[in-house]
Amino acid sequence: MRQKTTLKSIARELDVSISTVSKALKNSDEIGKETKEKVQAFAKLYNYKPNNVAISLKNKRTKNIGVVIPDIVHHFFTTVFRGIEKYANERGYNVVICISDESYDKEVINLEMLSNGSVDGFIMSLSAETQKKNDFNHLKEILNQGIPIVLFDRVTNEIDCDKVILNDREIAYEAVSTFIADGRKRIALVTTESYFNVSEERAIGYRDALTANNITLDENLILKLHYKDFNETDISNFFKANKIDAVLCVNELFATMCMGIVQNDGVQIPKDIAFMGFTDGMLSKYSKPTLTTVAQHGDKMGEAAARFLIDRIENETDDEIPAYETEIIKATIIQRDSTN
Amino acid sequence: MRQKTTLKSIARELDVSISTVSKALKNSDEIGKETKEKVQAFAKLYNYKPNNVAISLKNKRTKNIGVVIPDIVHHFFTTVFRGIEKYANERGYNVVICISDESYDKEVINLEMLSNGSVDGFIMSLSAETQKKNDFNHLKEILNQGIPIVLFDRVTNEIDCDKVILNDREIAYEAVSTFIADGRKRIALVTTESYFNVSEERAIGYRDALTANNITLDENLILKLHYKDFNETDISNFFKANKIDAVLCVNELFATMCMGIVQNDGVQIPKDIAFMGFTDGMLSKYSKPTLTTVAQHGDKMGEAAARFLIDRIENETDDEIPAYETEIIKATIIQRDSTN
DNA sequence: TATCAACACGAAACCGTTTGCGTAAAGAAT
DNA sequence: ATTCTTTACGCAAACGGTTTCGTGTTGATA
Repeated sequence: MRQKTTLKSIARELDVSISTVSKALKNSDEIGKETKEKVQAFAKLYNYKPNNVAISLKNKRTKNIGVVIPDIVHHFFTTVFRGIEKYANERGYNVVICISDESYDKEVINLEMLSNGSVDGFIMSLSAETQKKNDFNHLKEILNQGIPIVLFDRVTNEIDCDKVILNDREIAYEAVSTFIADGRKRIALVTTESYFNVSEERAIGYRDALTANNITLDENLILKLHYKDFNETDISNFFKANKIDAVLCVNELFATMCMGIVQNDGVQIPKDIAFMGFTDGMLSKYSKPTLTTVAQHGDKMGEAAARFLIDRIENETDDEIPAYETEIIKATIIQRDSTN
Repeated sequence: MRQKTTLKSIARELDVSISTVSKALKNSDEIGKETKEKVQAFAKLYNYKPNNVAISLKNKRTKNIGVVIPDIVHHFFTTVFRGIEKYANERGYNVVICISDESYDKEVINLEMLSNGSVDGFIMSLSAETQKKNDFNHLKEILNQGIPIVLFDRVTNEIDCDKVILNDREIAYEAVSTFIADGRKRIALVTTESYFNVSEERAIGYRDALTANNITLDENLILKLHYKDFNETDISNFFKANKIDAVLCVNELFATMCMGIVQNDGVQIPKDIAFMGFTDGMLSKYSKPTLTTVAQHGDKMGEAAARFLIDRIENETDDEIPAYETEIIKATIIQRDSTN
């Protein structure tokens, strides 16, 4: 393998000092015209690129940001990531990504791996296990080391840092209100275990909307499913056991699955039951019928998170830390065929 | 913000030399028991972590690998990425990811950004534009600099490097043969523009299977769609204009979309027309009917690619380069309700 | 008592850059 | 002829580690 061209190798070949080469390449006017031209030509010829690792060491800045998310084969997280990557790149940052796989331990390991100077800060969404354990010491550790963190979507009040979230409660309220305006009254909620903060917020919006419209909450109309392991028979039974004319699901997977199951049981959508989901992904667009759903604008969330983080990285001073902010991204409902 | 603890700061506090601290933390037996304990305790107390950037500079190895893929909001690429990330992590590598967004220029920029010592090697799948332009000088540049590349899925013969691909041709052959065995004869192919090597391979498998079964190829039964912009009316017309009883689509999106369209036109699946797609993603599992599809085992591809790359990075010698290999991942057909 | 090995540690080079400062050479000013 | 400026460059420290080699101290041995 060929030797890398470095300042030193150029200096040796051209019989000048390393600093002269460095300055010449930066077009410093400390260096004579001829020398500059000579050096620049040589550098170009041998395709010199300043070693980024050395620069990072010198600057104590890597221009890398770490992203730790629970899952990557997941529409919402990929859209957020796309937003992060795009914005970060525009500002000259690279993105290192680690998947926690919904595991607390992996989340801890991931943070460990990158908090040794590999990245200048983190963007995270909490794993299911972390939310369940409600243990955030690993995040506190990082913050104590002076490394900034931005949380998005799956956040917690326990940690004081910049955050980007969706207006989950309001949009759920709006969704349920729409059902009611269409004359539907027996409105079900299909959600996950309540330790997911977003599900909980959506549930609150659901309850609030019912209350506001004088509909008594029927706990039987709330179905909690595990976020990945669920039983189709349970779902079928849920719909058979209760008179239901509208369903709000906290994600598009639940919605699509439920639609498939009730359709097999002869239910007409949206005539008999209307469905609405969260996450405007492939399933929503191509399910049958197509699904009315809440678009979370992941790209925007990602961009906002990256902006928060990079601003904070680049404004680091020895003075006090600027106050942390929370940006709320406004969701929108995309009307399709599963509602009228 | 608190000062980072470094070897130097520990040395200063404990009034020993930097090298003593370094050795003590590595449990070198050059250092006395008491000193070691003192240093280790101090380091633990102040949460010392060796600066990864400094180590990278010293070792001329970053333990980072760069992944450049065309898209991230994409089931197949995310599964591959998951495979890469998992395997790389097990071997102590971090993953920096760049999205080319199907653009040649971005692909070039991404490679530029990371080829300055930021990563030890690349795993890539070519962008649509790159495949169309058929220009791979940016890859050659990287290889010339002695940085290894592994290509997966969207590869090219122009570049000599390790590759991981699917047995596209054979599995397409098998898919079409299955149709024929079911008594179907008017078999359509819905594919992308032919500059995609994978689509081309699948098309060859399709043709070969027809030929092998004495079915004359009808070019009218081949529909080429742009990979992201397509017109539903065109698709509807295609199915109306031709008598078709089976369809092989090169991805699940095309398949799901076509199913939706023909169902709207009153076609029964799989009675009238059977459908098969590629990519065993969400759409396949939850479309109506569920889609028989070719599972590409992205995780396996990712793992294989990462293994190739890391082995090559860690075996770098001054001797000659070991011969490049191509690993072929075997696809499998997942039987669902869109075929009988 | 002189010699020597073992022990415990420090000095310094190195990885590749950047940058403040010192300085030799050359020309200008006195 | 002497002093002062420029000009054009080199030296060296610094970033945070690792590692080779050198060396002062100690106790044992001849």
